[in-house]
Amino acid sequence: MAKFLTNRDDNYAQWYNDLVIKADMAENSVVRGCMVIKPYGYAIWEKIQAELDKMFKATGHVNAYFPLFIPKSFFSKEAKHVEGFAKECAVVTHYRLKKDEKGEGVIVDPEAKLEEELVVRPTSETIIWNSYKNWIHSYRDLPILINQWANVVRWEMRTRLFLRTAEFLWQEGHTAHATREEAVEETERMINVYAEFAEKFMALPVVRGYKSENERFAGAIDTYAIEALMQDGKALQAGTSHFLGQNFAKAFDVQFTDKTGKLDYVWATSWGLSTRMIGALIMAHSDNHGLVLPPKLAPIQVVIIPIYKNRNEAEDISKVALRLKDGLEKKGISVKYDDRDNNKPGWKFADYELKGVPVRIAIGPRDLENNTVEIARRDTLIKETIPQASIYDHVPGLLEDIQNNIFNKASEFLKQNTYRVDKWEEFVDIIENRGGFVMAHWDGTTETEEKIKNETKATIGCIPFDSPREDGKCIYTGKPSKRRVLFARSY
RNA sequence: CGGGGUGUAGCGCAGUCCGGUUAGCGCAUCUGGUUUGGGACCAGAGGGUCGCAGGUUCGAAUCCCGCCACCCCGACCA
Repeated sequence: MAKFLTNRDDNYAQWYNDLVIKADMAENSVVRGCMVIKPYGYAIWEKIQAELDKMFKATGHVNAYFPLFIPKSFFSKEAKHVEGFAKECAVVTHYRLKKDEKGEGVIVDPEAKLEEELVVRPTSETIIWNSYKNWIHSYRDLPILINQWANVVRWEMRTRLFLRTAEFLWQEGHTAHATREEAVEETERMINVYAEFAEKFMALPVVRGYKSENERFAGAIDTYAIEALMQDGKALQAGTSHFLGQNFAKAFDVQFTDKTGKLDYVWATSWGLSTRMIGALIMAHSDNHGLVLPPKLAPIQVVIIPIYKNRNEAEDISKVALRLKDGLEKKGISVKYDDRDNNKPGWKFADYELKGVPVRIAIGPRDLENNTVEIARRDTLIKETIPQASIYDHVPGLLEDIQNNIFNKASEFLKQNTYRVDKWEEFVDIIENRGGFVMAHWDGTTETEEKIKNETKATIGCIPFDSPREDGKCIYTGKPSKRRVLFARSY
């Protein structure tokens, strides 16, 4: 047991905070609400980027980059959008500093006030649609399928590393289409891309669904989301895809001539996934020993640790270790050989468990004698001794096995913690005492949703796509309902 | 923005109530040695504007006043 880590069952929130710091993924910056993503955490983000980017390209998207700064006036063009973001925008008002005549430091030069203030993007719909206006004239210019990798700023009051910070990294896709059907199809396609990514690469089972009107993106007609369940029973929204209708096209006057020569407004979507996913990754799989990373996103997939008594032994072991490393790398596996002499093997074992490295190989004098290695998997902590010659065949399968096992474990947890509930008392009991996803009937009104939220802190994560038509009564008001929705307390 | 808490070495803390030698401990760091199959040990060394700014006093980490920062819990959010 990692004694430097808060016990997960004693204090989940503290366990999470400890883990992020101790596994060396990120730290709080001197700038309030902002984080420093350290190399080990950033390496995970790079893996996420690489896989998602491939998936975006495979579905016909291209990358581009739009400015960090958005003229303030752009925000007032789409009424709902303004409402949604106004409260958390950082604003640039000046463009120059000067020496403080009275003191040592610098001050904002009052003479360098911007004519029009610039908003640091909380999301880029407005500035992108302002460009699209110039790019789109005819149906021949459509569709536009653009993604951008960027940072955004939302001035949050309470922040937590990866889960909610004032500045975060994400990708935002912004597409423009000739027809409503095509835009809806795109919205669906991308939520499916996110779901596939979550399940295949993050080993994170998700529920796909619609957001309630109340939880929708500001300015969207419809928002689709994937919801994941964390080990403490709370839900985490892991990615969203929005059907924006013609709202932004109208706000920015983006019209095109269709095949029949008629003018119409362009149909839009946007979709995003952020570094918050790293928080989900941590909270979904990790344990009291530390991180548990799915092999497909682990910066280091295999670590090799030598065990030796003296210099000669160390040299002999190094030869074997480096040979194994080389062989594994030729199979496309990322391997680290840790031959630092300032920590004992036991220390290293614990440290790589804390960092969630999927597979550990230890080589000592006994192994040298028998041509074996000790191989340990992070997910189950099971160790076995195998012949050196067999590791090239063994490790790829083992990594796959670990990836599947982590996913299956999370799936089982999701299944075990999803409840069908028809009585209000039971609803409250589960939300308050057990957590998890509660599938219950809802009368479809924002009013009821708000009341449930106020009484239990549970919100509608989503209305699952696969939630069947079913006559029932609203868990709260008893009014008729056609399908169950997913309730949970949420991050 | 409300409620609570904390600021002392890179990290974690003691000392503060009740002012008084040179501000201490653990971890980490550096040097030397012994070690190495689950977070090693011995010896030595370096490292501090005690959050900031005023005040009281012969004397302030300690008392008084003001400010700042951070953390936790609530209202808002990916």
